[in-house]
Amino acid sequence: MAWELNSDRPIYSQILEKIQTRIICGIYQPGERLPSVRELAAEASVNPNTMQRALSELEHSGLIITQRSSGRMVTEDTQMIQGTKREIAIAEIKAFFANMRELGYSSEEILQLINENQPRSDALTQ
Amino acid sequence: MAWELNSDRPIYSQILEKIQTRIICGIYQPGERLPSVRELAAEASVNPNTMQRALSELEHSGLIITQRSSGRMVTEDTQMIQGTKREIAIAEIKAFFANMRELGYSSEEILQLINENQPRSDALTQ
DNA sequence: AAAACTGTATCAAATGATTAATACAATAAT
DNA sequence: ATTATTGTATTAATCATTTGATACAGTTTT
Repeated sequence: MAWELNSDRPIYSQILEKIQTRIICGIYQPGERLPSVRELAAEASVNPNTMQRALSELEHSGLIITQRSSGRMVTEDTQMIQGTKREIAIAEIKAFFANMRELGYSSEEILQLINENQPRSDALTQ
Repeated sequence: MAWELNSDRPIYSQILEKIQTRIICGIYQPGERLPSVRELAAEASVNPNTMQRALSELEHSGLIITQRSSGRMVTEDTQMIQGTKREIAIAEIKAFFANMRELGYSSEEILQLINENQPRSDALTQ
């Protein structure tokens, strides 16, 4: 359980991404209030300071808004959320193909490997 | 230039992967002697101790072999190299799809996004 | 034989991440 | 009004990573 945090990357950075993902995939809805720093820290089994750092860094992106002493809210700007979702997805795709090419695979080989290893994509052919 | 090392992950770990990739994609050929610790450290603009750590950890995988005071060689076991290549590729694919699903994309949507964002894969359809 | 080069080991110092223990001011709940 | 809860700030301690400066015992090279 907990939050599946690795030790091979700064924890605050992993937490940031987790929360970002929860917003993007709708676990935290637009306009909804986030759990408090202390609650989230407890949930993730992490020091409040670490959670605080993750949240305040995430705030720079505009996805969450802080009301000084009444808590944090998810932005109501659904366009921004969807935009961020797409940005991350595209970055993910580019990084994936870059990594695979660096390993020495051609585009065709990559697609073939996907076909062989992705259950539902068996309809794909080059 | 240099080796494009980030500060968001331990450097020795990034170096390890870089060298592994060079072996897998054939920049360092099977049986070929690797540059010395000090040479590699200089090339990566990194402390020799850090490079030493990366190399000795990489050695556990069996991809490189150390001859105590005459240097390091890439293994001649091409099957092992190809096997490692495929293992890494498959892990890469699984991680990619897991990340995309966590963002909220279905398999079909992922494939569509790939089509839209990967230059040479425009022949693909679901 | 001498010099240069191998991997390896060790010690100290600097830095960043993380935890821990508090504290404070502003708001919400009672 | 009082209490509890908010985000935030501060300070110290701990830990892993990284650098730096050496040193040593074997191989090659000359």
